[in-house]
Amino acid sequence: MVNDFEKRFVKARKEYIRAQFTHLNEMQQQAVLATEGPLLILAGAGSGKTTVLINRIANLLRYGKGGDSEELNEYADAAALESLEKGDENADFYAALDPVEPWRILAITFTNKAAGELKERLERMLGERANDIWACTFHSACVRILRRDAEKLGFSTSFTIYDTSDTQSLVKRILKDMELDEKMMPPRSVLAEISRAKDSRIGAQEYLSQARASSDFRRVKIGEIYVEYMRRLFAANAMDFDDLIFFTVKLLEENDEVCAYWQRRFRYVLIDEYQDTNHLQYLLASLLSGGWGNICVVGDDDQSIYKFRGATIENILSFENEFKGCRTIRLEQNYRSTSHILDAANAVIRNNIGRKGKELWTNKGSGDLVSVQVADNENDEAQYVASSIMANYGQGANWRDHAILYRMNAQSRPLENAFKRNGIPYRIVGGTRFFDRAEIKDVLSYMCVVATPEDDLRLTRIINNPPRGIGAKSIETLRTLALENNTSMFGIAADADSYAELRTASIKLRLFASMIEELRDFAKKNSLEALLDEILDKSGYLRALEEKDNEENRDRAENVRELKSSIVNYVQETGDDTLEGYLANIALYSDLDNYDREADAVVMMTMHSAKGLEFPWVYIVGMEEGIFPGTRCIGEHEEMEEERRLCYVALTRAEKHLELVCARQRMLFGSTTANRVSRFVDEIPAEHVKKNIPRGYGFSEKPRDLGFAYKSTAQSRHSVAAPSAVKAPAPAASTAFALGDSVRHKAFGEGVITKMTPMGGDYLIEVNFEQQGTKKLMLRAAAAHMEKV
DNA sequence: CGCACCACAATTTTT
DNA sequence: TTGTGGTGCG
Repeated sequence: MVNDFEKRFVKARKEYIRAQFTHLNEMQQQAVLATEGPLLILAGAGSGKTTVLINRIANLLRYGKGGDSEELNEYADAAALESLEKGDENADFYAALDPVEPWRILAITFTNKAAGELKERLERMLGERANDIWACTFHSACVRILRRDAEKLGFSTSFTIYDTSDTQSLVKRILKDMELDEKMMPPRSVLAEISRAKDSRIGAQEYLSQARASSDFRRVKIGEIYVEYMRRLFAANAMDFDDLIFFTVKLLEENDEVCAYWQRRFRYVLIDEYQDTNHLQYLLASLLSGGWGNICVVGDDDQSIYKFRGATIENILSFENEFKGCRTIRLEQNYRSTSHILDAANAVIRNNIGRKGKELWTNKGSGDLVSVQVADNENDEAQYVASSIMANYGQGANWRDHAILYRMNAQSRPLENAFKRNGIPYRIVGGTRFFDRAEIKDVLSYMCVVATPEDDLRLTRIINNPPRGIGAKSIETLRTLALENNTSMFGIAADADSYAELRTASIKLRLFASMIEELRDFAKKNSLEALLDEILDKSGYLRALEEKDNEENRDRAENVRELKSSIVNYVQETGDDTLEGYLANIALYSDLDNYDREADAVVMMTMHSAKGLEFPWVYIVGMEEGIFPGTRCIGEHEEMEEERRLCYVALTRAEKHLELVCARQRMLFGSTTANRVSRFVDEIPAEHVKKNIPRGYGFSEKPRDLGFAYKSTAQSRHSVAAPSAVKAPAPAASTAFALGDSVRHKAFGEGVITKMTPMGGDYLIEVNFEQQGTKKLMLRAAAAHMEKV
């Protein structure tokens, strides 16, 4: 039975600690202070969850469980109580109860970028100590755990990581060797099936036996591929993304002392974006937090948009059942958007059934209406967005305050063209990663082979690149021999003389093998940077690029140089100069990590990539049935709900202005379609919308016969912005503006036309602006925003 | 062996 | 529309 003093002390302590977080709202404070036991934070979009996470960690470091415990510490006497009640300079000391060492905190996020931001904000708030907090992704946490004990799983601690394109090629290779048709067994779906199996913790052998028992031919084949896939990965001392988690779980479950070590270590485990975790990640989380039982997850079921990748909303929905004594806190106040935008988003997501239910609110005021705009075609759409952004820029907005979101990467091209011809700086996030470019993959493959010569996949990529006279035939023979002798292709190549089948190629093979051996020696004694130079030189890769001098190869050489600065950068930032460290880092790197929010440029990306970001102006393009929602989701209830969540995510990116744009007619993948306006637009109540839709194009209305009206796109191409003077073909355009004209541009200010070059029925002009410097513009587009002075 | 040409298919993808 | 992979020729 606690006495009055104890009660009073605990109350004073809790109040004192709470008082340190009054800059947060009531719910946020609760989330920060509920440190002990399982906690589920349902955090709506823009509800300040990162702020909560950071303050929560700060609270843990400063006061430990002081704010959430009935226990007293050893100094709890009358003087301490008085100090707490007054809140004097000693109160901090008395309020602390088991303050946590930073290295006992594990904060898991989904992207490197989110992890980086978390670290940065923690460091700003807590200083040096923040560096010892493990703020990382699931995957990088697993790499760190596995680097210590991979040997217990039979891997070497210098294991490498296969990224998506590596695993694709590996499966393709296996399909070929097993004489299976890629049409019947698309590598993508095979990999998806393997991934699903791993998520359910079904190993290759087990999967195969199950498949055989079910006597489903397709599953048996996939099982055989799975077994072979794992065998080859293991032989190459490599893991794929799922393996990192799969094997970490295995390691922890099968090795009590290892498990105990990590469980003892991590007193507090925090997981962000919990709605995007899969089953395996849930298991890992519960294993790691199993020692102290302090697991805090933050998520939003309405923002779950990666179900197609195995994420399961179940993890959130059943969290309260899985973790007994769990507390749940909802963060529903939104600090990001004005209320028309927020109400629009709320209205759309309300159409989903099977969600926890949550209504965001704001006290920011109503702000602008959501604008809906219909363009004639995809080029008009792009030009409309470009014109609108230029108008904003002309009124003092920054380029970087604008984001354009679309459903798929293929939609970026017309936008890119429009931005180019209007001279608007832009950047595209997503698409092909820098590290996925062929030349980068080549050079990295050299590095991988130097690290692990047994890696047949990477070896195959480079053994005849640049050409060394080792042809497809020799490579096949190598592969067969390696299989027969139960060794790697490198092993055979190094010992090529011993095999009669290789007589013609043996010299070249041994030359290649000894080059790799020399590079391995070199790697042991030199820095990463030096190793890269040595590889480029000794392999002749760079020389081959330079010998055939064309634009493409110059680009490639440039990229290779960029790779070098990436290495220098990595070594500088992490202090790690090891080959395997760098290679792992690269595999876990995404294009989003490249996105620099400071650079003043309009940014375009898919709605998926936009998750977690926010912008004053957001344009969502392609708001059409068949695009968004996509054809594949129409009629599929579950998928439509995921699509709607994606829409919710997209809408809630906007802070002040939100524009939804669609086109009556769109050319995509080479063919033209006429789509109705997206149902999501119709789901927004009229009072939040400023519509500019001609009659006959609403989702609920029948599509109108387009007839000949929109056949001639050339006529209407620039009709949104261009005045009639420039609608005429090129010669007429030259009459409106001429070389040497002084002009005033809506966005760029005053300038002089310094150059005019005819180009495809239009003119490429160069204008020397007083403020912005020289810009290259297409005359037709520019004329709409320019006048002579 | 390397290159040129043609058919083919093509959501979304934090790791 | 673009990128990829397979085939056939020099």
